[in-house]
Amino acid sequence: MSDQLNPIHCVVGNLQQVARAVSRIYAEEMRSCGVKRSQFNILAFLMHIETITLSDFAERLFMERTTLSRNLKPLVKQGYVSVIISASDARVREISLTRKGIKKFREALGLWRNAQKKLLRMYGEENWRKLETSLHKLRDLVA
Amino acid sequence: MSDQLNPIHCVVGNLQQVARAVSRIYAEEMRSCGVKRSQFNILAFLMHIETITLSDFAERLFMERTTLSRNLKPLVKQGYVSVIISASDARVREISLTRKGIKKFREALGLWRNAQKKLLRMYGEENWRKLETSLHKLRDLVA
DNA sequence: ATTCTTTATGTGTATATACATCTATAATTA
DNA sequence: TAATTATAGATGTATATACACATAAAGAAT
Repeated sequence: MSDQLNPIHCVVGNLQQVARAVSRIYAEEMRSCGVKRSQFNILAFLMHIETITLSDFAERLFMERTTLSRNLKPLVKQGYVSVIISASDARVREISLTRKGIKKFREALGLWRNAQKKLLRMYGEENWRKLETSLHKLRDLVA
Repeated sequence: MSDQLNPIHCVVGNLQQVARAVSRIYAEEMRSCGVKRSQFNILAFLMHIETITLSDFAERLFMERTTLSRNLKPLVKQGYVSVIISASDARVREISLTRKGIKKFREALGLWRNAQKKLLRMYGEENWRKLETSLHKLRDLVA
């Protein structure tokens, strides 16, 4: 235990550090595309769902509600995402993809896949499969 | 391969998502402390080094130089870190901890350890050891 | 010595992150 | 129904992140 109580072994510190390092691969590939990797993530999620409320969406992304609210702004501004007041409850915001957003997602998908392929080739598909499983276990423990 | 080319398996997306989830544990524990977890990370690094240039420091953290430059600002403002122009080369900034910074680090260390212990208990020390090794492999591949 | 190039850093801009607090609306209760 | 409470979201503030571009200093080439 004692060794792992040295700050160099900080769980979140290591996660963020590796995320920063890996992030460059995706950013580089998607530079020309008009949506950033994290924005693409939002579009990708909305692709397989009709509509979702802001709070539910934030929960699924393990993201602060207010953070998501702000992250949606550039996507709404560019017309990729629509945020409308729910008909049944005026407090609720229904988030969904626009047609333009669907188109943009399909366009960005190829570039994202290039980056993902590059990483999978480097790290190995099976290694990533295992790592992803471990990450999800960790995530679900703290959630 | 094809399954892993679905955006839900995005390497960086998963890393960031889990980082957000885990981050709460540390933020909660360190709320009262005056330095944030990511700032603590900077102090912790500087604890075991006399002085380091901005560029070298950024590289070690796998962080953009300009990002680190800005992340240092609140620490300098609070008097925990000193940034001085190198005597031998006026372009270079030498980063080091102040006495106040060392004191603050020692103060924050206990709180950080509480969070780290909590996580290690939940996830298991051996599991984290393995996960950390996998993360470093991934990081070093893309670096 | 002057010009050119390289290197180290800072600034402008935009997005990502989250906590504290405020507002609006719905639901509950007196 | 009016007052209270609970819920969904927005806003203020602060930090984190990184790219494009600007600046300044050192080194190289003429």
